[in-house]
Amino acid sequence: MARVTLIDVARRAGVSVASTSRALNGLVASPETVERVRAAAAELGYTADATARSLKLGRTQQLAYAVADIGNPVYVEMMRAIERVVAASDYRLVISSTGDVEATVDLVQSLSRGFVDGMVLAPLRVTEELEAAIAAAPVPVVVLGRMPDTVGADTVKADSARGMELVVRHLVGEGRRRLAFINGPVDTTPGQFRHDGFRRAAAASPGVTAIEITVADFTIAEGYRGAMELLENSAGEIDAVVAANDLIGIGVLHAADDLGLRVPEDIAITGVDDTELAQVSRPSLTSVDLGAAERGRIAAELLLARIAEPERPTHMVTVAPVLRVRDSTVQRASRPIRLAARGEALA
Amino acid sequence: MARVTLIDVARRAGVSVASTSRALNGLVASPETVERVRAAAAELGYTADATARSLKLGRTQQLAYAVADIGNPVYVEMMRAIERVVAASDYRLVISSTGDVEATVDLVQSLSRGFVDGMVLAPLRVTEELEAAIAAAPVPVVVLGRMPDTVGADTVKADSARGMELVVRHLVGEGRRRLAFINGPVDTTPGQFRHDGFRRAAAASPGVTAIEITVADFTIAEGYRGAMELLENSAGEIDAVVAANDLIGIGVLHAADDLGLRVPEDIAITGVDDTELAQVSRPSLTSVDLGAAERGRIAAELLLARIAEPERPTHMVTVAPVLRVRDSTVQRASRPIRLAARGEALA
DNA sequence: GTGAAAGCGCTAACAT
DNA sequence: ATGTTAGCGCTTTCAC
Repeated sequence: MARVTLIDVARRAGVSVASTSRALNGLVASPETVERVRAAAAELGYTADATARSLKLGRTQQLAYAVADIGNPVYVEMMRAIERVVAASDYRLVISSTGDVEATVDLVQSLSRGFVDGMVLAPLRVTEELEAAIAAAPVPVVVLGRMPDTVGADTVKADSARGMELVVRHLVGEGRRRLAFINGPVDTTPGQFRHDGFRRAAAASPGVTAIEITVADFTIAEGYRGAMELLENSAGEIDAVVAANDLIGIGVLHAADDLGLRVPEDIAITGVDDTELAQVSRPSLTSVDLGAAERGRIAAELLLARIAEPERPTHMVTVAPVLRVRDSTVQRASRPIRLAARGEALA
Repeated sequence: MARVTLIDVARRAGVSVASTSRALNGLVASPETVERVRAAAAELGYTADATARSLKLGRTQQLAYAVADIGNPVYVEMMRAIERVVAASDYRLVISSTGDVEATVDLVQSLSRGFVDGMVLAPLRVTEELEAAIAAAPVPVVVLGRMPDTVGADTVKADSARGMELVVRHLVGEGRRRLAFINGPVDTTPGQFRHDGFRRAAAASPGVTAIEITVADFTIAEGYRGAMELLENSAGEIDAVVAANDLIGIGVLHAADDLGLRVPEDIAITGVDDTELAQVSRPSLTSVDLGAAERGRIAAELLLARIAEPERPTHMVTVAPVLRVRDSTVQRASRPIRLAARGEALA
């Protein structure tokens, strides 16, 4: 664990530190020098000190992806998309789990300077402090979500309104008329926009009644809890549950099962985000793909572009949603065959 | 985005940089100086450059949690536990998604030096290169998993052997005799140890037959794929499926459902890791808790302890597993009542 | 209590 | 092609 510096390598190789640096970085140097420096570095087990290098260069060659809740698969999906873009550049990506808004503000303020050269930020809640911090950030921040123009950050948005509209229209097209919306906290960006989108879409559909309940979190457990409450009180009164995201949707699916409600016969259920969970759940969950991977990819590209050209005009991209219809809203033709098991023959 | 340095603040406050630094860091300084410096810093929107600070101090005040697949909920759970410990210290935590072994080796080699002051590493695969990199790392690395003594790293292990034994004994106790094990890649640490543990436990159980298949990944999709193959070919011949982790287990659950097999009547299913998914799936999944949160917590504490005292003896902690019995292996007394839906009365 | 100055490890002029 | 040297922004002796 003894620190071995460039000076040590230079001494060992019998050349100056400048030549050593050049040799190591592939700049002008005679093959012989390169060889000797390489050997010396290897023998000594030399690794360049990133701190010193960054200080000198004025950049860290690192990017951050800051996300409130990495436990939500949709953010993991975004992360993978970002990672793919970043891997193709010569930056490294670090992930930062921010938790609440205060922590996010903290992060934007402090991490930015000298920690990373740029950041893709997916905030759950946006406060004025956060906006101010982003506006004042010494390195570019690309925001996944809404941000006032005054902040001057590149943004990539999902079209939640259109997404909710797709969901509601699909349900109405399937003959559903009494909808219930289970939303996460409305003081979050997704909560707010999905709420607005649902309200508008429902209001625009003649003959449709809509109720909305809010749960504490965008999680399976909260979705389950909310659905149990909702369905126990008004099972006969609603014929579709629109969940604000897939996690809540999975919770609703389980609640329906526990209450003996058939999906989609008795009740249709939809999610948002089109995560893997929606594809693999039983029944599979109809969900609207808000383009998480696409948004992640674009955000990463915008970040790289801004770093390359700091004065370029601000971009604001919106990704269109796509509805993925699955078994939780539409009865499929065939159910799979039953297999013989434990020796008994089954129908 | 103009860079404002300590010198700017000093000039503005009308004191030396030394005094400015001291005032900002709460060292000796007259109240008056502190006041003026604070004001100047605020006016200028000064944030200390972490790079320069780190170079001078020789530490970054940052820790890394490097994990192969943050998409697996069990690693998220670990992350949260680590985060809790780190938050209580005055270090910051960054997460690094490593992907394959090569990337992990890269990370250990390069990130360590001047990027973070220490690292909790949860590698999926361990190669000699990785061991060498860890042994040579200039900052402490705590490994979640196995590591030869020669590497000299603190390690925190799960007791997979005992875990698999708990699972097998439970199944045997429930009258199951024909077990199938669906494992992930055996060249991974968890794959290898869960394989060994299962084999041993099955062999130690008289009258029990066991088969094993391997799927490409510890994922729901792969678990589903493997289970379909397995169950279609030998549904009548096995009465329990032991999945190498919860994700695979969930996949098996879905496959059983698609094949019309009743769980647990026709077939019992178990997982490993006791993630939230196991608790919320329908039926809920019996799973063995390998103590992920506990291991994360301990790893973080070991790291902090080693940073504080670099020469302390190497620690090697093993966390005991706990079996969580749920509906996928044991028929529960009551099924919930069916509710009236869509106006029809249901049984 | 305060300021001048050294120096963390590295890269990039600049001179040779 | 190579060496000398300044300096990135900060903290910390050291002298006052």
